Amino acid sequence: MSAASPPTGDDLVRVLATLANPHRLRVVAALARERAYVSGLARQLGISRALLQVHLRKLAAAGLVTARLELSEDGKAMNYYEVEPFVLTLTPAVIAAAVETLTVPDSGEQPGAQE
Amino acid sequence: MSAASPPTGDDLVRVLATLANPHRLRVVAALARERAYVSGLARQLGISRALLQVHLRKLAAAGLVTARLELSEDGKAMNYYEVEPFVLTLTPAVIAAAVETLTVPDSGEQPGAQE
DNA sequence: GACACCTGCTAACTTTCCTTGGCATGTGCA
DNA sequence: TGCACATGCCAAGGAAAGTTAGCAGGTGTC
Repeated sequence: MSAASPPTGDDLVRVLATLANPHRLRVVAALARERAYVSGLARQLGISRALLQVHLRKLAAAGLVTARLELSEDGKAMNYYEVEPFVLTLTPAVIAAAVETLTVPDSGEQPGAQE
Repeated sequence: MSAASPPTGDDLVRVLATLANPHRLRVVAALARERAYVSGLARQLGISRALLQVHLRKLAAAGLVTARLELSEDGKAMNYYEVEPFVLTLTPAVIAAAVETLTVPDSGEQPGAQE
């Protein structure tokens, strides 16, 4: 979802939950400037690799960043992340539309479900 | 923040965290159609009043909805909620700008803080 | 008075998220 | 061989969020 495509309810919740975190916002901001590999980005942000990796995984799961494995000149495997050029506009109307496709947590999973 | 004013980092996190919840999205969607009072809205959404009240409070704290206490014809106190016409556009660039004003959780609170 | 409707609050439980530390893998270079 | 760099994973504790149940108050009507 890199454009202003109307998000489904579940996708919207996932993206919002992913973005609702200072560390992950910093990661997106850093990658918006230029792509980076895990260890370097961890140093740049001043957080541990393990922590960064968890956040990167969530961002990737939400489709906000993508990973690309490359080999550096000296033969080391570098996992470069870059941000996805998403555009998400949030208004009450957009939310009302997305809610139509919200999955009920427990019962079923039919896309056309509503009450 | 009812317009596309550049959000501060902390505000952005707060709004995103508030919106990242199915119940709260449903509340916003319902209030986008028409304003409602607590008990009626709870019935409409099929959730308990206590639960709805918690979510309404969070939405109000984030500035997404507002409350207005009124008296019905038969003299009962009704707390009507209505949605705030917010417009929030999310892109990597917007996030990068917001991150500049992110508060560090522990150390200080200076806006110009960096590492 | 009993009932139905409205409002709010708190305590307590459950679940999820965040974070750290350690361990394992691989590479190239002195 | 040992060090420095890269990658990943898993377990465990602490913190925060979500949810329920129960309590309190108010009004008007039968």
